[in-house]
Amino acid sequence: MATDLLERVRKSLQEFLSGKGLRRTPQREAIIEAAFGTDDHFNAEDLLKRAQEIDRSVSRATVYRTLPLLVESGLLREIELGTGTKVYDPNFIDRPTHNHLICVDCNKIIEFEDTNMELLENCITRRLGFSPASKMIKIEGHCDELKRQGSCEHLRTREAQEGTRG
Amino acid sequence: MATDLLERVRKSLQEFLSGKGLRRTPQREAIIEAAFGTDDHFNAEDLLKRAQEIDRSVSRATVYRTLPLLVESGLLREIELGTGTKVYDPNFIDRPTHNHLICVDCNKIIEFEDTNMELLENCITRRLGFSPASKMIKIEGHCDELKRQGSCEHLRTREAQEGTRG
DNA sequence: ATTTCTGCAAACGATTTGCACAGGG
DNA sequence: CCCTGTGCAAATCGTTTGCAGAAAT
Repeated sequence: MATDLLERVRKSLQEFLSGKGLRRTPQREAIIEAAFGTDDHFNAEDLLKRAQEIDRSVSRATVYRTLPLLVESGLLREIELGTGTKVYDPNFIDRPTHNHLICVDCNKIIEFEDTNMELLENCITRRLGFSPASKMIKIEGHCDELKRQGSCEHLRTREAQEGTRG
Repeated sequence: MATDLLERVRKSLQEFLSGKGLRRTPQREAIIEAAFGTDDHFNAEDLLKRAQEIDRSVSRATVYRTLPLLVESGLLREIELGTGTKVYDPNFIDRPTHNHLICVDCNKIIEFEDTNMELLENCITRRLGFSPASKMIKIEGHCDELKRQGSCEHLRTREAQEGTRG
């Protein structure tokens, strides 16, 4: 499934690039492969690391220069999670209207869609004299899993990773 | 009305400060006066400028050190508008659950509340196994005023200000 | 008197940019 | 061949911090 997605992304990006007179390069290839290879959110540094695992020659500057292209092309979305760094979400290709529910305690992120909310937003927007363009909802809460059990899978995974990273 | 608000803020902040063993200083006074003197959103630099108009001695460092206190005390809220800098909203004291509707074209910001949306959010959150904590909704759209008339009041005000600032 | 606060300027971390060379079309 | 893309390192921008003196309580 991820491979299939990657194919669609490649095609779509290729159209975007050639439409703008821009070029396909191995570095950009590596970067999109890294960006759409998983459905995790990531920041520039994460992406650099992943892209370099695919192609050693990818530099930080190229990552920073490629990210805006991916956003402009509509393949990637910049989401505001309130962490210090810009975070990118590769999942808007499949679910263009999804929202984020975040656990304040373990930082688990759940993506969800809701038709009622879509509808309500549209109504509100029009009622206030606007034509809807895009919307973003971020809900913070406490996940039951953690509250009930004192720990949760996400938290453990996170802690394990922190240990690895140093 | 703004004066009344300012009084409430002072009192509330005073309680917060003394509760933490922190002190009331002229600089902090100037900063809260600047922060709650209007209902505009602002960033650190805006606030510095406004605070210095009240008390020349206010420094950038003090502004940056005071902002987190105001946020922690619940008087001020950091909102994510996707501009490069952190933006603060002084209007959550009066309307603790309000949301933002932003015009993509003129950057006008409309604050709104909606009980249905509140309710819906709560339902969704619980359904997904979370206890609600806080939420933030940002809707982007095109304002009719600008679309219909080719210009709008907000845009003109903005342009006038840009000219002033340099 | 004892802390907390302050301004200053240096440090910081994420992101951007100028440059000279590399390499796609 | 022309023009865009690249890596590198320096620059930038918002924000944070160490320090020595100032000032609340």
